[in-house]
Amino acid sequence: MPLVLKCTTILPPFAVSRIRIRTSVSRARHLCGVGESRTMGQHSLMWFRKGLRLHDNPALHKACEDASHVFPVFVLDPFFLAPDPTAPSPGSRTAGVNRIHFLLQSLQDLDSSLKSRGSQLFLVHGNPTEVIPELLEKWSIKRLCFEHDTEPYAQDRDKRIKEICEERGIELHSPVSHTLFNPAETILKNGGKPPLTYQAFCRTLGKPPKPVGDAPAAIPEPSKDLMDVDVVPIPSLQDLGYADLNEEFTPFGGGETEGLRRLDKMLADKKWVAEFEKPKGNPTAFIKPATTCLSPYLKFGCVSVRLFYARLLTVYSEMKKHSHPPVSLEGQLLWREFFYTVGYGTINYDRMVGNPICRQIPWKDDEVLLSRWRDGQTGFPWIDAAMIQLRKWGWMHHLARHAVACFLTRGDLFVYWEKGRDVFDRLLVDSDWAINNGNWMWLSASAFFAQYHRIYSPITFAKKHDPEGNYIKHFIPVLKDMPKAYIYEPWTAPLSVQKAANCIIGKDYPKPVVDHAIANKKCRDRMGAAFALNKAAGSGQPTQEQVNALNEKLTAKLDEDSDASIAAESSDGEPPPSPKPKPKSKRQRTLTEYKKK
DNA sequence: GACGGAGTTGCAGAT
DNA sequence: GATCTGCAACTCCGT
Repeated sequence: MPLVLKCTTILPPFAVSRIRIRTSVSRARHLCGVGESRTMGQHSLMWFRKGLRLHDNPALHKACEDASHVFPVFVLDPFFLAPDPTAPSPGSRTAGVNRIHFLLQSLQDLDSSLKSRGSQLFLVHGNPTEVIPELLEKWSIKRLCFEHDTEPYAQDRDKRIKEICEERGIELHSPVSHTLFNPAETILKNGGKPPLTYQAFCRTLGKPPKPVGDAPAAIPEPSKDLMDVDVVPIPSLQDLGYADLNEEFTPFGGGETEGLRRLDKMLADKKWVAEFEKPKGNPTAFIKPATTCLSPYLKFGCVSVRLFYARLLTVYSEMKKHSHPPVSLEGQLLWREFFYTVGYGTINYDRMVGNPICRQIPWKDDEVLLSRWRDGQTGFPWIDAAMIQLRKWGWMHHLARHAVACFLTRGDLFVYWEKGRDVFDRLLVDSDWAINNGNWMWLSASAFFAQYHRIYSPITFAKKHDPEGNYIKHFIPVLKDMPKAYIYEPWTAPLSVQKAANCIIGKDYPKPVVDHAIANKKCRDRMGAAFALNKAAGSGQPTQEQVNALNEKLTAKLDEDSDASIAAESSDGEPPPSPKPKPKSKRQRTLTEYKKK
């Protein structure tokens, strides 16, 4: 009887025809030395989720160990893939089409690699907690293998699967291979709490495990005896219910093969690798981006982080000198580990309320400001160009992410960081739950980072790297003829210049959504008040009522006088407690004294 | 507990 | 062009 895999959600039926599996048992047995006597042996199910690769895949190795038949499976989970027509851009509720496209390409590549080893990828759709148990039964699976996943959704899902395996006596293997280190072990080493500074985190680390090896030469094929099954071919975007895309499309091709090719190419430039320092990167470089661009491949596990790390250290060993963490390439991989660890060990990590490491700040819930930012309509060309690159490519440089995140939150618009996080989470091909949330907390000065006076200018920051404004002109063609003197501040151009450039500000391109100088001052005042409130709450956090009260107070005052300093006006009622002025540091005193002389 | 140094990636102006 | 300094000020951590 054919296996019928129920689709429990709104995923449309695939338009393509189903394919009856026909593979060569004998070829695979020959390749891996599996004899006829083992055909009734152990059946393993290798469940791919992330870790879409054959190299350095300990779960796959375990699935193949002593197995007569291995069933490689990927579940098209509607939670991630069902089209959401109400979303502000094409995609599902949680993922934009660029990321879905990358995933489909990665699955295609995985399937090809499996086929070259006498196997193939089984694609099923539905809720994994319903589909996987059904497959376990249908295929008489004795061993289930999948890579450990620390994200909350995966934790809940996997907990249910583990319970089912225990009930049915199915052997389960779930090794850690998406990260260099096991977050749970790092937290234990740190006394039961995740380290909250990078240095503290690095002190807990030993040597990371080495990759388990290359892809298996052959993989025991799925049992022929149980093959009366219809499977779904790898769908296209259209098959999943998404419209054709006319816009500039992501430059990233998904899959292990492409990821390893990019890794090879990047590591071949040893000088670049050895000298890499993240803060020195150029966020406006788009023809040849200033980073590795390997993040999407790490996010989906097309490239093993352990392989990356090991090969990186090999390059370092061949060079006379190289950069070091936190700014080096090695440092970048360790930042990834840091956020994974904190994300794993922090309750409510992905929100402000109820998150013990997150400052409680009275952000604005302003849908108009949010949509202007999200749609690249702020009137600040650098910010808008970056947001348009994000929408079109599904990627932007790390420092561009900093600039736009700072602009949305503590820099200019004072909108909830969670709103910006959601936009990034949908649109980034490399969106990663732990890293994305961590960086948004960082950039909004909600956690990890406290120097809220350091604000990225939406005008001067990118100008240092790209005075001609080529990045802006590429992503905002309406500004292509704007002279470079005005390209970062087109609203300052005389009308005659705007006319000559065929771009009237307010008509062809929006006026700035805020006056940066005024908005920036307001934001700093608000942050100062919020920090004081958090500090006054001591080791705990201010209650939501306190945050709301502060929010009302700040809003009322700012409405009264947009130019006034909140701190200076706080004479009525109870002013927020202001921190005591600190004495000057030794260096400052010395300089002051020197100048007096 | 006080103090000082350090902290992945600010800006503007001076040297 | 690269580097330093002041700006005004935060938290964490080691001493």
